[in-house]
Order: sequence, then structure tokens, then C-alpha cells
Amino acid sequence: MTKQRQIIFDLMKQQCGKHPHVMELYSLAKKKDPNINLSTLYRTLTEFKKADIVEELHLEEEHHHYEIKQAEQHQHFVCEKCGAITEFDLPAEQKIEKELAKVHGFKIKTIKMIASGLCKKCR
Amino acid sequence: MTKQRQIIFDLMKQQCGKHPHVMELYSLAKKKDPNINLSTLYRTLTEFKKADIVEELHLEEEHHHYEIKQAEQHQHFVCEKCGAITEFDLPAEQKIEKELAKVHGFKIKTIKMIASGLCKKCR
DNA sequence: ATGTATGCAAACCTTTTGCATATTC
DNA sequence: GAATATGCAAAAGGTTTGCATACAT
Repeated sequence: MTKQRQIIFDLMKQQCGKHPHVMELYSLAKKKDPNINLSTLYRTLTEFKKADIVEELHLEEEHHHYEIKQAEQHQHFVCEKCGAITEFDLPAEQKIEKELAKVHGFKIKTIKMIASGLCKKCR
Repeated sequence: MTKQRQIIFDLMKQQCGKHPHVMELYSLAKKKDPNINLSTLYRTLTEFKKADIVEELHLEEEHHHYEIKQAEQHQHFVCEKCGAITEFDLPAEQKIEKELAKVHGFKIKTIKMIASGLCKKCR
């Protein structure tokens, strides 16, 4: 565990519930270590993904977002107007998986859902 | 409507139910017009997206996939083992949207779900 | 004839990689 | 001391863009 990895790990914990992308993390990391390198950040995120510490989200075109891995799986809602990202649990997930197993024969391991529309404030 | 656009449009129709990525489309297009350019393909796909003729899918890391826009919204299942992509309807979608409206106040406009696991053949 | 689309090459942007040096255990 | 991680700079890969030419209406 190097200084750089510690910084990135701490950052991810601090950002829990948020969904920063690489450049946001890079800016934050540079405040703690101005010499930290972007490739170190990328390499560390890759390691953390492998170690199941961090999850990569594909919420937007431009770049990936990252979040620290939480106990329970959850989904993401993106507000079209203000861009706010909200986490939510997929209602009746068990039922959905069972239904799809029945109808299509899938053995579902993960579900990634991105809902978009208007959030509570913007609707 | 140019020759190139016609070729790409016809291709997309032919590929209905499949989910080709750009290079697959490019290869197919070059069979009909060996001089067609990759940037024309990209530009045309962008136009078709704007015109709601084509939908862009983010099923994999490496590249986007494209499909011709169908009447009813559907979701995608990707088999971890064989890579097969299957379309499916999200069970009880209305209920889910209603539930999320109630709990979180969302006004949901689109849902993009990517389920992965094992398909019927591979499970 | 006017406006729009094309081909080509170059640029862009995010992410990855090779390599020498520095750091961790 | 051996193995691994870092910084730097360069490359990679998919996608976009500027511009002169060609095409559609």
C-alpha cells in the first residue's frame, strides 16, 4: 500500500454516494499530492476494480464514473435537466430475475440499469 | 438521401435484431461500396440517432453497438460466456416506474438495462 | 446554383503502456 | 534485495473535425 493508493482509497471513501469521474478524482488527489500522476490514478482504479473495491459506472458518454463498492447492489437514475445522479434499489428484483429465467432461460448475475428523466426537484 | 446513407440505412434494417458495432457495419458497408469512408459511417449514424432511426447501445467497453429503432422499448441481456445478446422486455415496467415515482419522486422517461449472466444455452 | 454530404488526413480525448527510477515489504 | 508501484512521455483506440471536392435537389 503506497501513499498514492492510500490517497485514492481515502478519496473513494469520502466520495461515497457520489459518482466522480476520473478528472474529478485527479483534481482531488492532486490536492493531497500535487505530484500524483494520472496514469497512477488509472492503474490504481484498475487494481481497485479487480479487487472489488471500486465499481466503474457508464453513466455518460464522455467518461466513466467511479464509486466505492457498496454492500448491496443498486441502480442509478440520471436527471436529464440538472444532471443529478441518484442511487436506487430496483423494486422486485428477485421477481424480475425469476420471470426472465422462466421466459428466456437466463441465469442473471448482474443487472445494470440506468434510468433517466426528471428528478424530484426538476419534475 | 445519398447512396452512402441508403446503404447504411438498408444495412441497419437488415441487421434488425442484431447489434452490430461500427466496424461490423463498416465491413458490411464496404461490400456494397468499397470506397465508403469510416467518417461517413460515423456521421450517418450520428444523423440517424438524431432522427431517432437508430439507437446506440453501450453493451461493452470497447465500442458502441447500434440497432435500428424499434417500436417498443426493450432491454438487453449479454451472455458472459458466449457473448450472445438477447433482447427482452422488462417485466412489470409500469409498476417499477410507478414505484420509483412514489419512493424517489422520479419522472422516468427511459430505462436502459443491461443484464448479464448465462444464456439459455450456456447455463 | 445552392446547400449539403463525402473522402481524406489530421486532430481529439480518454485510457493504456514501456521503461527507468523509486518505493515497499 | 526482490518485487512491485510510480512518473513521465509516448502510443493506442475509438471517434470527431476541417477542408476541398463531389453530389443531390
